[in-house]
Order: sequence, then C-alpha cells, then structure tokens
Amino acid sequence: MSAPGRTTRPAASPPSVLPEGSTRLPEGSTRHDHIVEDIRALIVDGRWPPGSQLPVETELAERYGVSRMTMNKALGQLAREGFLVRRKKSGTQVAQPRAESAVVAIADIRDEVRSSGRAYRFQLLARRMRPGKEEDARLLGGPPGGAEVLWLQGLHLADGRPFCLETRLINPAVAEGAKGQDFTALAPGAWLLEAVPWSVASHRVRAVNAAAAEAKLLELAVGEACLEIVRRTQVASAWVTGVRLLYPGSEHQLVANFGPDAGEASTRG
Amino acid sequence: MSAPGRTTRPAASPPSVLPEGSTRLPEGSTRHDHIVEDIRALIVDGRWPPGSQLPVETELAERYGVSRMTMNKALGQLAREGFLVRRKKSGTQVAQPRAESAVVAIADIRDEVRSSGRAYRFQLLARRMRPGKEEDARLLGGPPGGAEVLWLQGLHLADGRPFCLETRLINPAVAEGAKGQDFTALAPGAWLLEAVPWSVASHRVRAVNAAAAEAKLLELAVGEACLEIVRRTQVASAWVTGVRLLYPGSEHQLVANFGPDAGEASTRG
DNA sequence: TAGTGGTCTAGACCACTCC
DNA sequence: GAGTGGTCTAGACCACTAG
Repeated sequence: MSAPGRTTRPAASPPSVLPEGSTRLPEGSTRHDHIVEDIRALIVDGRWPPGSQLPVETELAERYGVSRMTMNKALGQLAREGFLVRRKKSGTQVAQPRAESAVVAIADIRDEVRSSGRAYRFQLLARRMRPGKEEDARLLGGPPGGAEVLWLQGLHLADGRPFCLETRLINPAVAEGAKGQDFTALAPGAWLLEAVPWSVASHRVRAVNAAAAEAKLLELAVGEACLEIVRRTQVASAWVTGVRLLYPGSEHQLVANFGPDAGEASTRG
Repeated sequence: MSAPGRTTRPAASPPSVLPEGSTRLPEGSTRHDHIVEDIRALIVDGRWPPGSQLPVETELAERYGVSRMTMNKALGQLAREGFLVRRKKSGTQVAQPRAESAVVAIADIRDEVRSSGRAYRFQLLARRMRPGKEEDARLLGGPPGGAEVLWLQGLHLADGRPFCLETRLINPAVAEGAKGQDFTALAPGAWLLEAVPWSVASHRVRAVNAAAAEAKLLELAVGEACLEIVRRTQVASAWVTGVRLLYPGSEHQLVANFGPDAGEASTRG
C-alpha cells in the first residue's frame, strides 16, 4: 500500500478484490462501479499519487478478476472524470490535478424554493407583444430581425416574498401557443418545458447591482448585489426564448458541486 | 421521418446507417459515437419528441448494423446525458425535458486571464501564521479547532489591473511545506496544485457588495457588486484549504455551458 | 515495430417490472 | 410470466505512439 514515486507503477494491489467463486456482488453496485470507486479512493487518498503509472488493463483485469472489457469500462470512466490519463503505448497514469476549475449547478427555481421548505408561487407583472428591438440582442445574443416577440416580466415568490425577478423574450413563431397562453400563474419556463420539445441552451452568470426598478420589485435597497443568470435557448438553430433571472445576493447562491471536467450534454429553458 | 405521438414508437428509421460491407468509418468517429450523435439530433430537432417510444435495443442494433453491446453503449450514454429514459420491461423513451437546470463551469483564474489575451500576475498582499479562529469556520465549514493555520491574502492581476481578490486559509499540517513557501509571486492555488495530491472540493457562488477594504484593493467603488466564490478543499477527510475569491461583477462572468444533469466526478483546489 | 488502449462482436445470464 | 435493459465474458482486430 506504499505510494510509489512518479512514473513508477503503484505497488498497492487492489485492496478489495471480490471473493473468487462469488457470483453475487456485495452491494447493489456493479463490478465496474466497484472498481471505479476503489481506484478513485486510492487516488483521492493519495495512495496513488499524480503521475504514477498503473498496471496495464490486462493485468488489472486479472487482479480484479474481471474481463478486460469490464476493466476498460471502469478505467474509461475514471479517465472521463479526469482522474486518469490514458495514452496508447505509454499506458495509464494518475492525472496531474488540473486547474482550479469546477462545475456549479443551476437549479430549477421552483425546485429550489420548495426544497428549502417554502411555498412557491409565480406572479406575472407585465406581458406584451411587440416588434423585436435592437436591445433584445442583449438577451438573445443575436438580433431577432424585427419580427414580433412576446415580452414578459414576472416574479418568483418564496412564502410570498420576492425570490427572483424574471424578464423573458419568447419567439412565438417557434413556441406555438405562447400568444394564447396566460402566464398569470404558470411561469413561462414551466410552460415552455411542456410546449417546446428538446432544446439547447447557453448560460451566463454575473454579479450586478440592482437598478432602481428592479430593487423595488425585489424589495431591496437600490444597488444591492444580485446574481444575474442569462439563458438563451435554441431548438434546431432557431431561437426560442431568452431569459434574465435576477436573484438577491443575500437570498441566493449556486449550490456546490464537484468535477474536473465540465461534462457535456445539453439543456433547455 | 414523421414525428410519432407520445408513447408511440418513432416511425423514423435511422437516417444514416453505415454502408454494409464497410469496415472503415466515414470520419474519425466510432460507431457508437456516430449513433449517439444521430439519435441526439433526432431528439433535439424534434423529430423524436419527448415521451416517444424507441424500438428495443436489439431492433435498433439491427437497424444500425451493430451488435447489441455497441447499441447499449450508445443508448446508455444518451440516458446519462438525460435525453433518454430507460426502464426495464417498458423500454426506452425520449425523456421529458427536465427542470430549467444547467451546469456552469468555474475556470482557473490564470487560464481565464490568459485566454482573454491579457498578462497574468499574482501579488501577495499579506501572510501570517495564526491560531485558528471561530470566524475561519465561515471559510472552511467547520472549526479548525484552534490549531495553527496559514492565512493569506493576494491579488490576481490582468495586465496589471486587479482581477480577483483571494483570501485563503491553509492547513499546514496537511500541506507540508506551506510554511516555508514564499507566495510573493506564485499563487497559493497553483502551489497547492503541485504540493497536494488529488483532493475533493465543494463550492459556493454568491453575489455580494464590495466592502470598503475590498473595494479599495480591487479599485472599485464601495458597494459595487462582486461575484464571490468560496471553495473548500479536503483530502482524505482532512481540510486542506479554504479560499474566497472575489471578482468585480463588471469584470467577471461564469462561462456558459450545457447539461441537463450536473454530472459527477470531483475536483481540487 | 512492439506494446498499449479503443473498439467491436456474439452469446449469455440476470434483475427488474409491467401485465 | 414474459419482455426489457444491465451487465459480463472471451476473443478479436485496429490505431496510435513511444522507443
């Protein structure tokens, strides 16, 4: 269990090899999950330091008593998570911890309010159809080209108190039914979730001082720090909606997370 | 290529099946990657709407001309990304787009400054050893128990101008050599990256108003909105370091990302 | 050029869950 | 009970790359 120096093979043998004849796993986990957790622990505990060389797949598979495919699946996942670096010919090494980067999750507003034990409610403040303006580009990232857009403003409430101010543009050409939809109680985000199929979104998070109008709506002092989240949503290369969410800084924080890599996939809004 | 209704099977056949006898793939991609992109496009374009039922694995494998294992790998990845929901017996469906959640990446400070084309520099402002205080818990999440800690404050500069104010605690019992380390030029984060093996961190992001002392150091007006990132780092259940990063709101924003699921893995600091 | 990871296959068994 | 996904295997070929 001694920690080998850089570029040497870890002398530590897998600490928890499955019982040989056992066809049943100890817990609800699968074999490759078990191996992943095992090796991840060795790395995080410092027993396998950065730069140290792992045995080749075939040998590890033998040690753990699994096939090479299973071992490959486990090592591949650890590589995707950023703990291992795998190169042909030179083999597998414990990765050098990367930059001080991380990943933070943006939660759904309603879920967040409810998970804090408070009652959620949405209140529509304003709503109108109007031609697309120059300033819309700020929210959408590109000029909507003068076509008609639906503009909304509303307040997300927690136990009746302002939690988040939402300003939103919707493209009625894509989100059919938006014109006829009454958003007095149902938040536009929740409605779009139902009305529009899968989509892709991009996000931006900043800190801003509350302007006078915003501060009044959020019941804050003017200039109080707020967290601003801007989300632009597309479906099949057409813009669907752009939204600006303003949270009082005292009220809101993005929850912690892990992750050396930002991960992939896509989202909606 | 017609879009089936909810809970019906997609009538669309896979649009891009590989040529039969071809043993070579069209591009640098693998077969399962090709399938993943293919099906993801069908979902994001709306041709396979949320709730629609996919053919069973064996049939899809046949259509794509691959083995069931390969098909399983592709569908499994799409399920991990949140596009598909798979249940035994009832089969695979296109997922209902979830909450308005997403994932935002926190970049490394030095990388971020440099990628914007500016020169990076770190400037140490203060440094002292002192007993752990009650207030340290704010940064570390738990009382360090009165043991001696290393307290640091420094400024990250972009082209000589303040970019980020860093306040940090280091546990010298874990980060050996921290006492003897001169942080006048090398940022503590960068040093820890080298000195401490893999670790796990948790994060918190908030918006705060700059206090007088902070504003002066960052060359801001008092009360200006700043993005505050607090990171706590552990290695093998011992606290290593806690850091508070303060970015001027006008200067900094968290970069956009995708992702229906927050992903997993772990990070360091 | 030899060693390593990356991928794919055909077949098998199992666990879960809906009917 | 039957159908589905989840997993595992043994073997094979390929691509990349370091020596």
